[in-house]
Amino acid sequence: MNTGPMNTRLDTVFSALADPTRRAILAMLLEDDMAVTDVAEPFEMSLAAISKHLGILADAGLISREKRGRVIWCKLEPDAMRTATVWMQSFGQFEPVDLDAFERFLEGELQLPESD
Amino acid sequence: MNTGPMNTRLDTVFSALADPTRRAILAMLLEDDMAVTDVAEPFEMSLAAISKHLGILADAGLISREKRGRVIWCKLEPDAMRTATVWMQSFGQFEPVDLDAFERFLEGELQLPESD
DNA sequence: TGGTTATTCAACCCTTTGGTTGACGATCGC
DNA sequence: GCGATCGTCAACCAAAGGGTTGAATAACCA
Repeated sequence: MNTGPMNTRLDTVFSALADPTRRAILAMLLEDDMAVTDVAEPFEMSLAAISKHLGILADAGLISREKRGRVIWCKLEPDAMRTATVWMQSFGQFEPVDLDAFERFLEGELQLPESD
Repeated sequence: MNTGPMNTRLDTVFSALADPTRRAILAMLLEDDMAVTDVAEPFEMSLAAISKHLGILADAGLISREKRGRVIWCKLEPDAMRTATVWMQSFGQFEPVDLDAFERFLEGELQLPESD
């Protein structure tokens, strides 16, 4: 089997996206850059666990981390999703996005932890 | 944490896509519907393993299977990717797709097993 | 200097995943 | 009916994944 570097990239991106905690983190970072501690705050799990999740997201290229002083700032890197999105788009001509449905979707199902 | 039905769906779709064997299967089915045995043929793994992969793809809604006689035909169901694609598209304004780059990508990195 | 805050590391645990093999049920051709 | 073929099921295994806790590192503050 051919598994080139791009396959590796798709592996890491898709498996990073497969976890709901990590998707919630990405949704939070969509709003603004955040420190690790602040990312962790709404979740009912240890800081170490969140740190691991951030490592996985960073390995996938979905976020970057920059240390300023004590604080590590996490930043969304939307380009990494592009490869995966393009790959997926080969599987069908998607109708133009229904923005109303998407808004309902974001508000109903993908809301951030604190909005429960 | 809120993990609604859509989150579950994203879980299953993204984790189905995270495996290179399953992505290769999807690429094969992009060409045409296929019997399970024919799907398995190019891979260096058991039929049972491929059968499991097909089950995972079917659970994610990415393919459907229809039994006709002895043979089970597998069919791509591109709609299931739509939810995931829409979710991903919230993470950036993607530039219009570069079709040349995409073609190189498909030919170089995501080729089917037998094209090696 | 010493204490607090921010983050990671290391070791561990349990569950899930991706593979194997061998047996089994269904269906075809003869 | 009989033997070959199609596909799944069940049991098993090693590796990876997601979580924990406690110690370590680094930077700020006083």
